[in-house]
Amino acid sequence: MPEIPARRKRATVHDVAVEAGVSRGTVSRVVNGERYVSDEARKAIEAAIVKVGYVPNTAARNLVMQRTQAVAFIVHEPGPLFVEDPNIGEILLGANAALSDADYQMASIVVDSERDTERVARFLRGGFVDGVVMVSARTNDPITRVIEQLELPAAFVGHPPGLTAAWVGIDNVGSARAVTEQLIATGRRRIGMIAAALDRDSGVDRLQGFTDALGDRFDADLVESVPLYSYSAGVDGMRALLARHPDLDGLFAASDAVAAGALETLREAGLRVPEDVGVVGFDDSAWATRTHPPLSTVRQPAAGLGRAAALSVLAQIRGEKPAVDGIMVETSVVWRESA
Amino acid sequence: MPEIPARRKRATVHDVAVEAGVSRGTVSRVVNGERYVSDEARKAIEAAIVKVGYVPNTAARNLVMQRTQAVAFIVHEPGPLFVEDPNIGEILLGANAALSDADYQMASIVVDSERDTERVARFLRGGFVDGVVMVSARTNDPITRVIEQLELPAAFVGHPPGLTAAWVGIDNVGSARAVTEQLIATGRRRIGMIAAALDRDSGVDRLQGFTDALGDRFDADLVESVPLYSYSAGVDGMRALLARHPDLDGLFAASDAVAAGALETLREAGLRVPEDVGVVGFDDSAWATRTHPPLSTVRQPAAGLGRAAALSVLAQIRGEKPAVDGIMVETSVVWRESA
DNA sequence: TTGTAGGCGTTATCAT
DNA sequence: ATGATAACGCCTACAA
Repeated sequence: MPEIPARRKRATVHDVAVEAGVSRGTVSRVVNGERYVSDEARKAIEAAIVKVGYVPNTAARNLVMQRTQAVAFIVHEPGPLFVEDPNIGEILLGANAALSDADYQMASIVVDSERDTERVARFLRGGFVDGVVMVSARTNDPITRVIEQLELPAAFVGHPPGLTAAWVGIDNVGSARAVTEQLIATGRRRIGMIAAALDRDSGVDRLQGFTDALGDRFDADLVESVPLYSYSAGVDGMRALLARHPDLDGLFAASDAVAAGALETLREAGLRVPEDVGVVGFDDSAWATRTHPPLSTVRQPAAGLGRAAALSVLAQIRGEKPAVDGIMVETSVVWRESA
Repeated sequence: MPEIPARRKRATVHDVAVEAGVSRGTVSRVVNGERYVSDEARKAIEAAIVKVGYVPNTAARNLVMQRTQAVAFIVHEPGPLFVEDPNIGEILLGANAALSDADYQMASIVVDSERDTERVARFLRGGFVDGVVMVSARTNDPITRVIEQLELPAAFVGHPPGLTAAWVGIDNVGSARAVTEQLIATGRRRIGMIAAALDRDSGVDRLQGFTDALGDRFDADLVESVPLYSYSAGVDGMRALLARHPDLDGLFAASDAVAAGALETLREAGLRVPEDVGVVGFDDSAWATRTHPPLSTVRQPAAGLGRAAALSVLAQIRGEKPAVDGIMVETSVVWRESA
């Protein structure tokens, strides 16, 4: 362990009190803007604060107040996906805005390794934050367990299976059904799906919606499953699907990134979109308007999700009971040229 | 102000000591893995810890230790850009990995409003973290000032003009020159540039490199300046440039996102790439391989930047003097089909 | 090897 | 309106 040098000593309430010729208690009152302080004292203290360069110490304050005025935003995703998925960024910004309005600081933490997991769990236990917004939780994750065990105010984005906790999400089943139905309505006969992330509720639900929409006509062989909601997974998935069913004329991709990859494969295969095959995606992410042709897809209000999650956490911090049924944020289908 | 309910009381060192029948000092030693503890005591204490559910309180520990074992990763970007720019994500992951290895927790903070700025400054002053990695700093930003004033260990990604602090970056001038020279070598005669973010060192330097490469042949009218490194800025910039110079046959876009936008405009204008106009970008971001045709560009090792910045902060925390000259991370030109 | 006790910087409860 | 003084939970000499 290398030596860690002492930081320059910082002024404390005590120093200010001495400088201003008052007691620490009075200084504390001024710092926290309380009433019952004479103008005289206030002026002297304010001058002293500037003179000695006083700034409150958060650790000390947190210790005595038993709260930090901070909320963690934890995202548990493999690195590459984190970078690629624009939804996460939007959710983060939405949450940040809501917390900021409430004068809470948001600290986002990305969990990228086993090691991270343990350390984050420690931090949470240590009272690093007053609450947490969790994105893409694993059910049996130490972090999730710590949250449960501590009864730490928390909201999950996406439904963590087998966990009773507050969560916000979209109706993946209904949305997937809706967009598939619209695809069917364009007259397609052999519609396939590239399902993704079946280890997550969202992945499973989107597949369910697809199945529902097709009803009797559902054919499991027209579904190809890929591990991630990524571009390259879309490329691979489409290849596999096309190999089995060259006569495919419709496709529901589990996300826009997947759809973009699929589009690339279709182009390579010499198939035209939407003439030969109609394609729909999911998310209405940045991908949707940049593919050729632009994607018909499900608009997912990512910022709204972040916001809703943050508000739920704040409510819990205030002592309100969380709505464990989950909060559903509305989606809509946007129709462009890919189908 | 609504009432904030008290959290359930948590076990302390004292509780453990009582349970185990030893003193608080001994408990503390066990918790911190020190030597000179009898096996007997250790066993009793470990059992007691489990029994009473003890977890150390970070605030208390931070207070007495005068350090937090945490480093902030601060990104100061307008929201939309933050979402769109894959480099930021990569830098973040690189920094996170390095900090994680050193057993430091990284807390990333996005500054998205005036309000955020003030609050973050407060947090930093309060000793929320031991150091900070700063991405895309503003020179006259309260946050930057706090860092200077506190002499907080910090590393900036990108060179903050007029600030003497540790920083890591790439040689924007040289890289831009290199890629422009390669473009010239393909035989283009009228090469334009969409310059972006000229309020930042990176933007200015890339323009400088372009100017250097062209030498006598440089023509300021062939440069169009746009505010941000974004797709839509690329669309607009290309339109303006094309309006002035329909006979353009080469383009250096200040970033891949800008290049992608430019490509779109060129397509609309019925111009072929690379036949009619050769295009090069900068960053080798996710854009580069997804455009049609894929972009020739400058590879910027974003994760390496994050890593280098984090290591610099850690070194400073250990008391080492920062290298204020800046650390340059190597770039390379990758040649694809757009030029 | 272990216990004792002082202090980290605030806030909060009392008197005054 | 203000000043003592006791927490808050932990670490760490120092003493034993």
